[in-house]
Amino acid sequence: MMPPGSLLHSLAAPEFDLAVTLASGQVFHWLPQGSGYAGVIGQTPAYVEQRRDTLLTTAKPDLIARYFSLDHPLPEIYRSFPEDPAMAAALETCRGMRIIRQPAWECLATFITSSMKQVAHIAQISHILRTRYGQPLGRGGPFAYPMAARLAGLREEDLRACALGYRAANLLKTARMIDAGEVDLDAIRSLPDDAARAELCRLAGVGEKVANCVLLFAYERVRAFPIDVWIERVLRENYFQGKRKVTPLKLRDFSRNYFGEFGGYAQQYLFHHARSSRRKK
DNA sequence: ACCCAGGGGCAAG
DNA sequence: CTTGCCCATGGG
Repeated sequence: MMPPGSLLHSLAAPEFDLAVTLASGQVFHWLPQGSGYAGVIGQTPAYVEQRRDTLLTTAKPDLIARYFSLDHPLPEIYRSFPEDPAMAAALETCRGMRIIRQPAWECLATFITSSMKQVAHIAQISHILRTRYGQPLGRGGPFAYPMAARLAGLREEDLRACALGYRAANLLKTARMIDAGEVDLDAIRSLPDDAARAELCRLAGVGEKVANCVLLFAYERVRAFPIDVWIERVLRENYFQGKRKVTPLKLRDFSRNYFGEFGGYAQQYLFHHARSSRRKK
């Protein structure tokens, strides 16, 4: 797509690890290219490459800095983490990982299609949706994520043909609700966390886990703590060892109280550490 | 509060 | 070639 032979902008990116950030299961559409990665930010194709504390990119530096949340106070965030062995190990693995600021619809739709799916398959679904229904951003790609209005006009079988399975009905229903203005993704931005979560949960295929992912990855709610099977395992093994009757409610309450004001960051570090260390075995 | 359908790729056996 | 496992939700 974007040969890094031409002019590359550069920007300072201290306390940042591009590779870890892109591998942490927040986004699924960036591909290794040359010495960096090629992807799309909203409607903008981008190539990004890291050299120590500097990023080289084809996109505008401001766009890159915002997307990768280079303004988040990482040292302060680390100081807010509870001091325990699990957090220490996660920090060791993931230092420099940042929460990406994703476009709300793209994030919402992607996580609706992610339920009970492995990362590889989520990436595959996203790719099919982009190439088939997204706007081409250059000659022969890349592609933007398809807009809600575009998906709203499809039939369920069209989406099933993109390997969505039972998720097709949910994505279609949600796309139509968004397109009809039944739920306003922009208005959610100004709601408090709990109200925003409740509003997201009105959408088809959106429960507490997906809603928390969207709050964390698209609405800058860095306290939101999505609990999936990986994180549930991490919590049980590290903080509830030997205890019986650890209900989902107990896990939720614990995660809200224990991890503090940057709980979402703590979650993402624990999540990625658990995944990367178990995959090696 | 549990129980289970649902869809399909991928890794392990 | 099978089987088990996946960043869940929603309805019973």
